[in-house]
Amino acid sequence: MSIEYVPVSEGEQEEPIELPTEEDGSLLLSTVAAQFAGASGLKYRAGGRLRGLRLVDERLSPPAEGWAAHRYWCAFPRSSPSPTPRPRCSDLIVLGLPWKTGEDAVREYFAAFGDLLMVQVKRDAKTGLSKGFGFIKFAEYEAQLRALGRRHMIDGRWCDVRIPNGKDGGASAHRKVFVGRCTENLTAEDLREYFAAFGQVTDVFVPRPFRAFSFVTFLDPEVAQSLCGQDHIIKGVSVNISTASPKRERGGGGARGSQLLGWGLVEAGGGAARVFNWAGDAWPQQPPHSAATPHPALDKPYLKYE
DNA sequence: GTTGAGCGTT
Repeated sequence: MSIEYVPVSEGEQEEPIELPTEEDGSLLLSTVAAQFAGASGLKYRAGGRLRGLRLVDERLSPPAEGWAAHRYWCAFPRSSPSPTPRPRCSDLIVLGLPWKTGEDAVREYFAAFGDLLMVQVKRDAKTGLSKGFGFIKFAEYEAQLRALGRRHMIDGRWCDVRIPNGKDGGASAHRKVFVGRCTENLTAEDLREYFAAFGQVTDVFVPRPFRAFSFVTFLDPEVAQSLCGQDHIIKGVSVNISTASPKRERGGGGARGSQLLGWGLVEAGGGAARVFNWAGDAWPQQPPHSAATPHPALDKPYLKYE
């Protein structure tokens, strides 16, 4: 038997593509799938009825009357009830809320990103004063993606939306990379813009004062992992990317005493001036909440900056 | 000058 060409289309209405048979007169399913990805068989119309082609060992057999008597189109697997289980929304933490901002304002702000299932502003149990952070949950994952993809100006302050620690099985470690050999002119915005080409960036951390490294967190852990070990040139600077090791798992003591900035540091005096010596970048590492806008309950002196 | 701020009374 010689090779002949069989007209096959994706659906009954579409334009056919002619596919070659094998020497034995069969048509390989792989030949069909090469043109129609995911096809699982072929069917045709015989009289008024639909008929399916016999398929054995990946070979489609012609109908008794031969290939030329019909034209054929593809059968596809019945789409499973949940073809691609969409990622589910998680609670999101909103950091850096102004003290005055309550649930209503948070809800009103984030409603622009999508329907909200939950809004919380965390408050001190005794005083009822805001702790400066809260939690939200969207109904749609797309809304969550939109909110994670940028920073947020709420009641006059830049706020960050992140996937909370502890949820997500602590997977944030796998979503984050350490960017070494940074120079001082590499801003958080530069990094976000550069790394966005590899996948959605959910967080950029650039220590202040300058420390020659940064952290970039991606939505997809595979993106983060794929970058590890590489050198990249950003704005002419060759940076090195490696895994972000958990905060505490690194030895050495040194300047570790100043971990708890914030209220306590204010009264520490000496080093404070340097600590608050940030520059106004586009992706500002905002001044510590308490120093920039003292909590109304704070009656202690705090360090002002200009 | 290569490892980070802050994380939920249920």
